[in-house]
Amino acid sequence: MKDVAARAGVGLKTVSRVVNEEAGVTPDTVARVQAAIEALGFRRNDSARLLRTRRTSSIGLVLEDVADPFYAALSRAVEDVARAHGALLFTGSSAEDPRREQELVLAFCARRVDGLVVVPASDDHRYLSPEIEAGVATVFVDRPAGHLDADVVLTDNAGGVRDGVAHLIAHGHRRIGFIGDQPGIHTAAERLRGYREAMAGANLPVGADWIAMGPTTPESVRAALGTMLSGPEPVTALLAGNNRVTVTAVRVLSGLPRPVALVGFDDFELADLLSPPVTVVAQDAPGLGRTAAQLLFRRLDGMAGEEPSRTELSARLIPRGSGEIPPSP
Amino acid sequence: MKDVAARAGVGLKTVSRVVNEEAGVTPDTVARVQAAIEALGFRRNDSARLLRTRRTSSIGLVLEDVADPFYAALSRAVEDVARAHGALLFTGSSAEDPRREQELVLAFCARRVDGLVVVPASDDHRYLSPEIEAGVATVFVDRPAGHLDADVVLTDNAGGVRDGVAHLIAHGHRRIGFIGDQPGIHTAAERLRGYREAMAGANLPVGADWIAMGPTTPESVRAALGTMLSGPEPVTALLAGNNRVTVTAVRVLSGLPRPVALVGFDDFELADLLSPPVTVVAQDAPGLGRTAAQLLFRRLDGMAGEEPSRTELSARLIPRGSGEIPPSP
DNA sequence: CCTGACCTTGACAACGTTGTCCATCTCTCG
DNA sequence: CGAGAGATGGACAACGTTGTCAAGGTCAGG
Repeated sequence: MKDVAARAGVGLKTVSRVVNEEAGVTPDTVARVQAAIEALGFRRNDSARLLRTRRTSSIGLVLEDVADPFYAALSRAVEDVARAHGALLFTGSSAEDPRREQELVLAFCARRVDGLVVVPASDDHRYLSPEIEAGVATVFVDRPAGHLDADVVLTDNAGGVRDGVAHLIAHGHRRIGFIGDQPGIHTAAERLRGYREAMAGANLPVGADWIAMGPTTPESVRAALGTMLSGPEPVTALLAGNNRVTVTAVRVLSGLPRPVALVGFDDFELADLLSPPVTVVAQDAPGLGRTAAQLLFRRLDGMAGEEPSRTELSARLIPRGSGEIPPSP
Repeated sequence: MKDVAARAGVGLKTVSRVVNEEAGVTPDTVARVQAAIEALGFRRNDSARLLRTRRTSSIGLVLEDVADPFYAALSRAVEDVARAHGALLFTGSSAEDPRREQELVLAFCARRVDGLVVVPASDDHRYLSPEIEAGVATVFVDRPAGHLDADVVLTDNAGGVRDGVAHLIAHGHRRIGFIGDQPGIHTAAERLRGYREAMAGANLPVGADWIAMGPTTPESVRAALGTMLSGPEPVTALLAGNNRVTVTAVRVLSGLPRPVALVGFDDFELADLLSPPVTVVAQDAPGLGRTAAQLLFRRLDGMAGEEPSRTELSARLIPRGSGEIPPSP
C-alpha cells in the first residue's frame, strides 16, 4: 500500500480510501491510484485490516466428517449463507474426537473468526465460555452443546422415528425392531425414545430382543438382526437408526426367504434405485446448515444479546417401497 | 497480551516467549505468566501474529461443490494433510462458475493463505500469476490450469476409460456406446479420447450414433440411450462417462427386456447393492487430494523454485457384475 | 575483588491497515 | 474582496504480535 501511495504520489490514507471505495476522493485521484494498484498488482492484506476493524468476515465450521454426505450437504448450505453475507468458511472435521473438536474450535478462535457453527463431538463445551463471552457467536447443529447454554438447531429425531414406526404400524406391523447407535450419542438416544413412544402410543409391547443399541458395524448389525428375526417373536419390520444400519439391513434382508419391511433413518443417494426402493425418514441436512448459519449471522448483526434459542426441524417420511411391505406371518 | 504482561508483572516480550514456548525463561517466570494467562483467559491473536511472521498456516481449497461425494472425499484428504502440517483449511465451492472461482481464490489470497488447492472451473488462470509470483503455492487438481504453468494432479481419465472399454471388449462386446459430458470439460474430452483409443486399438469401428456428448441431464441421457439401442446397429454395452450418466443408465437399462452391459466412470456408494451391481472405473478421490496437498506443502517447505510437475493417478476397474454381462445378439 | 561470559529480561520498532484529526484548497455568497 | 463552508488530502497513532538488540544480573575463574 505504501508503494502504491508513492507511485500515485498520494498519501497512504488516500489509497486506503480508494481501496475501500470511500467517498471524498476526486475521480482524477481515484484513477491515478487505481492505475498504480493495477501496475503493482496490489492486493489489500485482509489480516492487517482485521487488526483494525476487528472483523474477519470468516466463520468456522466444525463437523464430524466432511466426507459424510449428510455433513457435506450441511456444509454446503452453511457456505452458501456465509457467501451471501460476504464471509469465508474455515472447515474442520472432528472425526468424532472431542479433543480434535476442541483443537479446531480454539484454532478458529485464535484466527478470530466472527462466529462458529459446531456439530458437537464433545459432551462438554464449557471450554467455549470465554470465547463466547469474548464475542464469538456460536451455534450448535445436529446435537446440543454440553453444559453450555447456546443456540442449537436440531432435527426432531424422536418425532421422525415416531412417524417411521407409525408408518410401519399403519401397514399392519406389530412386531417392529429398532437398531441404533450407542445411546451415549444424543441423536441415537432421541431416536430410541421416538421408537418407544410410537410403540407405547399404539399399545404395542416391545420384545426383549427387538432393540439393539451400540456401535453400528456391519457385524453387530448382522448379529442383532439375526437375533430379532429368529427369536420366539420374530420382527416383521425394522427401523434402522442410521445409514450404516440401513445399508447393512438392505443386504441382509434381501437374502432372506420372507420379506421384512424396512424404514431407514436418514436419506441416502440412490435409495430409490435399490430393490425394493428404501423408505426413509429424511433429515433436512441443507435446512439444518442454512438455519444454523442464518441464526449465526443474525447474532452477528446485533441480535447478540438475546436468549439462546432452540430450533427443531422436522424430518420427513419418504415412502418408496420397503416400508410398505405388509407383515409376513 | 498487554494485560497478561501487566498482571504477571513482566514485559510484553516475556509473555510472547512463554506463549511460543521459547527457551530462556525461568520456570518461575513461566509459571507466573501462565497463571496470568489462565486467569485472563488469554488467547493469542493469530492474525496479528501473521502480520509479523508472514505465515498464516492456512490453505485455501476451491472445488466445484463440497456436497458432491467425490469432492467431499477429496476435501477430507486435503484437510487431513493440512492438519498434519498444522494448517487450517478454507473451503469454497465454485459451482462450476469461473467468476466465483476467481472471487474465492482472490479472497483467499487477500487472507494471505500460504497455499491454494484448486479444482479449476475457469479455463484461464492468468489472473493467478501475480499471486503465485508473490509466493502463494498453488496446486491444481482433477483438471489442469488454463494458460498457466503450475503443478497439477490428475486422474488418468483416458487410461481409465480405455481399461473400461477393454474390459467390455474382453467380455465379447463389439458395439459399445459412450455417453459423456460436454467436450469443453477437460475430463470429458479425455474420457472420450480413451474410448476412441480403446476401440481403435481393438480395430473396432464406431457407429455414428454410439457417442453422445453434452449436458448429462436424465432426459438427454435417456434420449441418447434410446438412439443407441434402437438404431440399425444397436450397442450391447455402454460406458457411462460420469456418475449422473451411470445412474440414469441403470434406471433405463433395468427396464429393458434384453440385458445391456454397463461400466460407469467414477465409483459411487452402494454401487454393489444395485442389481446387477455396477462395474465401475473408480477414481481415487482421496488420493488426488492427498497427493495435491502433499505437493503443496513440499512447495512450501522449500521446494518452491523447482519446475511445475504433472502427476497422473491411475483409475481402477472394479468388476461387480454389470460390466461382465455378455453381449445379447 | 575484578573481568568476562552467559543467562534472563524488557524497550522499541515493525508488520499493513484504518480511524482520528487537522491542514489546505476551492468554491460560494455576502 | 473576504469569510465561511465544503471538499480533498495527509500525518500520526493504534490494532496485537514478534524480531532485534541492549541492559542488567549472576556466576566462575583469575
